[in-house]
Amino acid sequence: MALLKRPNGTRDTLPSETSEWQALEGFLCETAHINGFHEIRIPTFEHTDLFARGVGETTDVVQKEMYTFEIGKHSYTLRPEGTAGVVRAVLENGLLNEALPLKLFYILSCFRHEAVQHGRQREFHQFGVEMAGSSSPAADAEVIGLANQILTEAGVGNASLRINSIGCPTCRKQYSEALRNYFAPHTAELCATCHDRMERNPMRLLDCKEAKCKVIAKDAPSILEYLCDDCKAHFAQLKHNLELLNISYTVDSRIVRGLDYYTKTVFEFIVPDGDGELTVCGGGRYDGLVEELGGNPTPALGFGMGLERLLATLHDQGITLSEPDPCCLYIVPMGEKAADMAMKLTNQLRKEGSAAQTDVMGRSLRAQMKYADRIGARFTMVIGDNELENGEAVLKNMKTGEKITMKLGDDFVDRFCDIEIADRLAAEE
RNA sequence: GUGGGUAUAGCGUAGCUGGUCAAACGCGUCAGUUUGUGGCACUGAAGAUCGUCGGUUCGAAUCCGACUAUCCACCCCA
Repeated sequence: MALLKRPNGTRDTLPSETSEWQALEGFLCETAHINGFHEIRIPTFEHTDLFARGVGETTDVVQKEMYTFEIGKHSYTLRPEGTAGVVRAVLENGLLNEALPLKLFYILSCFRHEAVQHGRQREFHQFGVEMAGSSSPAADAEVIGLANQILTEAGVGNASLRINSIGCPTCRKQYSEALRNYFAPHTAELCATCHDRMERNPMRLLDCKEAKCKVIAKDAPSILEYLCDDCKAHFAQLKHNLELLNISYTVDSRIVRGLDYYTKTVFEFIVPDGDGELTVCGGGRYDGLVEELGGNPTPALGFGMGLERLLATLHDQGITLSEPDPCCLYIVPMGEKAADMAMKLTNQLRKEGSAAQTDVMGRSLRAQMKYADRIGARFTMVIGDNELENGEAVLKNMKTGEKITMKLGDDFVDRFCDIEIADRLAAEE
């Protein structure tokens, strides 16, 4: 029978990798908490309508990348991102009635059916935060500041922040009109996708990678010239706040973001990747989304951070977050009586929280020592007839080769734990 | 979705002008080098229908086609 393989674009996280994920997730939770964000967990799938309305009908994500399935009369979709579901949960559970601003974070997997390649999977993991209730640029700065803190403290030394404002519905409408007017004379030269963009979302015209379109887009008007007074002031204040926080940034008026719900501030953190660059974190303000999903008008903002991309970036820089914890004591029994003793001792050690192991393969002493070395056991101890008779055994430090004679009495476990802790401390220095 | 590259044991590779290839090498795994201490070395073993299906041929890992997977570019995004 042929081996079944995992679906394209998914990944197995192996035992050698999970400790790093655990470390990363722990670090993210802790940093979020320090910043006053609390975790929320939401379903893996939602009603399809939620994403159609929340993410936007015109987006690529909704139009061609969603995992949608029908059960009975209902249509469900695996979440392609976190924000829509979180906002839905906030409204459904009345969280906006609690002290504002509401500050939430999440770690979850997202699903998008798109072409798989480097830095892009069909199931991937995101850390994200959402903050609701504040329309102040101070909130924008706080959210961007959190992303910045995470990247910096994780050790990403080469991330750069780009910000832009895409205005509110009022100024965006005017800007879209201006763009259409600008591109209209060039319609014939534009690529097919851009014709589509003219209709649906003119701001994407700026983002086209076609050489021809790029040339035309180069001199297109900038959104920043079309911002209304309110949006202009908001953006100016955000820049001031970022400077206050000592966060360097560049303004990039071509940042558009692929999800329809953004208003005013949009931003992304970018890291070099081969010849190009990769967005490791993207987000912005979405003042219209809560109302769009049926709540009272409430300003909000957030970001999503791609965890696979973040880990890959760290690895590129030679950073490993955590190594798996090895076995601390491997007990080598010789003979049946010794095996009984080893099993009991191992069990006692484990009850005290010590990662002890012993033979379950019936191996020779030599083979057991090899195995202990292979799994990185820090100590080994041989128990045979002599030891059972004398009530003493030799504890061997596998790294230094140092040997300590230990009494096998009731307090063995306690004494071993002391030695193990001392060894661990010595290793750290 | 469009275009291109790749596809050989758990991993990394060699072989690819078709016939000593019922496939080799390194790492890893297992056993052993005389039942009392691992790393090194040595010996041996297990493990591959050469991605899948079909075609050309007396004969295909080797040539051709389709499919699938994977990588890259575009699109888009975390």
